Amino acid sequence: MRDVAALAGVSVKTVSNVLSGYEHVSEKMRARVMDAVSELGYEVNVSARNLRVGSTRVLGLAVPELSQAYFAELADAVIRAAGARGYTVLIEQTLVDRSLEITTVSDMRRHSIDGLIYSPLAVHPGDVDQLDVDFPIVVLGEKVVGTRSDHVAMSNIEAMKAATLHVLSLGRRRVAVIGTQPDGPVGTAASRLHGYVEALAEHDIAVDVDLIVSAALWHRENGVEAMERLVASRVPFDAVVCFNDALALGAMRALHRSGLRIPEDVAVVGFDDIEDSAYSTPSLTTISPHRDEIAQNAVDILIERIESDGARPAPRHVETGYSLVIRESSTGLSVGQLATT
Amino acid sequence: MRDVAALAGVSVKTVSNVLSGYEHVSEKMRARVMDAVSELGYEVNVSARNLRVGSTRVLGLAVPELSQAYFAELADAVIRAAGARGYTVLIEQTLVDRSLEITTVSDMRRHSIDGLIYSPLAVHPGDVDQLDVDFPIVVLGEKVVGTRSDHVAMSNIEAMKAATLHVLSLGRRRVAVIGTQPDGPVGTAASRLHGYVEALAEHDIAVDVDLIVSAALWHRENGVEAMERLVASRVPFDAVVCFNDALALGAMRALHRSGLRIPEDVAVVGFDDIEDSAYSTPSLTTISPHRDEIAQNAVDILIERIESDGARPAPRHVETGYSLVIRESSTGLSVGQLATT
DNA sequence: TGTCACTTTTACATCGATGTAAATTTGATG
DNA sequence: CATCAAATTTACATCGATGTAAAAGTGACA
Repeated sequence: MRDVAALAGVSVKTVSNVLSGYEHVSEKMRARVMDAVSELGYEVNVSARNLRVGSTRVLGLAVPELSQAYFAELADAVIRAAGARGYTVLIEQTLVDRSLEITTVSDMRRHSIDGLIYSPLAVHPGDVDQLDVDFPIVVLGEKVVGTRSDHVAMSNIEAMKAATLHVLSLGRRRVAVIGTQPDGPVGTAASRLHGYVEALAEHDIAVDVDLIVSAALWHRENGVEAMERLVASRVPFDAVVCFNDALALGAMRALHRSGLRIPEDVAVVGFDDIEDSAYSTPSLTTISPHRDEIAQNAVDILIERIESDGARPAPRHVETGYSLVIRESSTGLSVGQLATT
Repeated sequence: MRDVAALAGVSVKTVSNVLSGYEHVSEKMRARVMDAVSELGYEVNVSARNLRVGSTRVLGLAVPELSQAYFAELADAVIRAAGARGYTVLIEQTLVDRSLEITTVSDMRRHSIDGLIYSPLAVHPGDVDQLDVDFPIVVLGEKVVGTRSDHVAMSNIEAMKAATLHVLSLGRRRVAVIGTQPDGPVGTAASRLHGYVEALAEHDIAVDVDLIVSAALWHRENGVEAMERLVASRVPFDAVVCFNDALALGAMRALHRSGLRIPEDVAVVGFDDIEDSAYSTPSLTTISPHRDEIAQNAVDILIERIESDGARPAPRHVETGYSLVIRESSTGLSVGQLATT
């Protein structure tokens, strides 16, 4: 910047004023400075600016794994929303080391980010203190009890209830569910199970524990394995609702290999509406969380908190919408329904 | 840091020495400083350090869209590889605005990153100058002619040839191909087409232009649309090789809806080995680029160049491996082959 | 021409950490 | 106990930008 100032024959502060759009700068001065800037190919040193102004315009995003389609699509949406507000996004994967999810989150504060959007896989009660820091954080998904962080999520209970009611409305009565945590009800899995149970209750159907199948992780392979267990158990069932689409796609794979027809023998419903689900065979009925809405809200709230600068507004909790996307896996092949979304 | 120094009763430089692991610091001093650090909950200001040392330990990653599984999985691998070397990753999506891919890349230099890994969708000859900057960049995928950047890629020609030879070895003779660019042969698409042509030549089969189907983008919907066009054209074919898995999955979807059986009527082969492909029905035969190898090489080369600091080693070109993963879409359902990878 | 109000530019201090080189302490040795 | 080398610690300048406040420039009007 010194060089630019020298070339333009002005002080460095004037150059700074021109570049940061200060209003009281004469036209000829601005032109002269800009010429010098482009002649020297000068670009501001972001680190120095950050040091001086105290912010970096970088948001952190912590997700379990980008290779899971749901998180990849979420990251896509967050990057777009942040970009529209002039922020860039630094991504960290919390599951690079399974046991260190929370540590990773607090480590991120060391990076020069202004705030963090955190999509937890499973936050245990003891972890809450780690989260409750004096740093702007927006938590996505299941509300973490006890934190004062901002929070954006859909109602997992309602959405899962809607998914379950859908198969019940098709006349299915033996509805299995895949995705509970082997080590007890926590977080998202607990809420989704709750929704399932409520739906059954509404139809006066008793919960059959043999139809509740756990899955340690929510990857396709776990869906395959869970469905294989269910089929092997010989417990009769005519529908299955899965806690995410990956599980459902894996389950469909296993059903197919067992010779069971979808949806004739078993209706399948997923959760997340990842892109695959519209193109699988059969295409998958699922719950679509409004990802763009989630991302937009998270980014807006985070930036608002960052820029509120000192003022400490009360934590906000935003509930986003969802919709039930009905496809072939529950109602059968119907030409023309491919693009239903 | 000043406060920490005051509390510990030492100079700020001593604190700095302790924190940056300078070797000549006495044990009692180190302990005293660390106590003060934890008592005050002090954390270094990364911007200030960046300004002083001139680097940020952040790598940029520019990909078209994270919502495409291939790029999400690539990003995952890059983040892991970078993390292992103590770097974090800032991700930018080049297709947020289609026409501005290259601009986005040069914009990234404004962010405080030490280097950039760039996975271009399509670089046109005129864009080369923009890329040829005095800044560490590693380009992934098809080599961009004329740049002096480092470069990591598999041989698209060989890999596509292997994919095509595979269906030819199964006795198929009318092999269609999906994915050429409507506006002429460029980049990756050109190389893959080249591989296809070479394979046919090796079996003395003439290229039939009616079997070459274009796809503007390589998403599932384009695969559906391309296959619908091919089927509608009534040109006979008994196999199709697609330039990526998303196209192949879309094509399978369209085939299924046309009542054609896979692989009995049409064998399908993809390219990328995204996670879906192992779980689709039928599972998809595809080319697996060694993503971890690509990511590892890209990160290593980039960091090497960043840390070489002044010395300007000759551009490196690394060719990574690939493998043909044979699944049901070419050879039919075979129990126990699910995990073939 | 002088005064005032306003615009434009400048000089200087500062953000927080670290490199340099000099000052100080430590301890081994004659 | 004096001396010297090595180990520790310190003071100060510096990275590059921007906020502050004061100085210089401009033009309108009496």
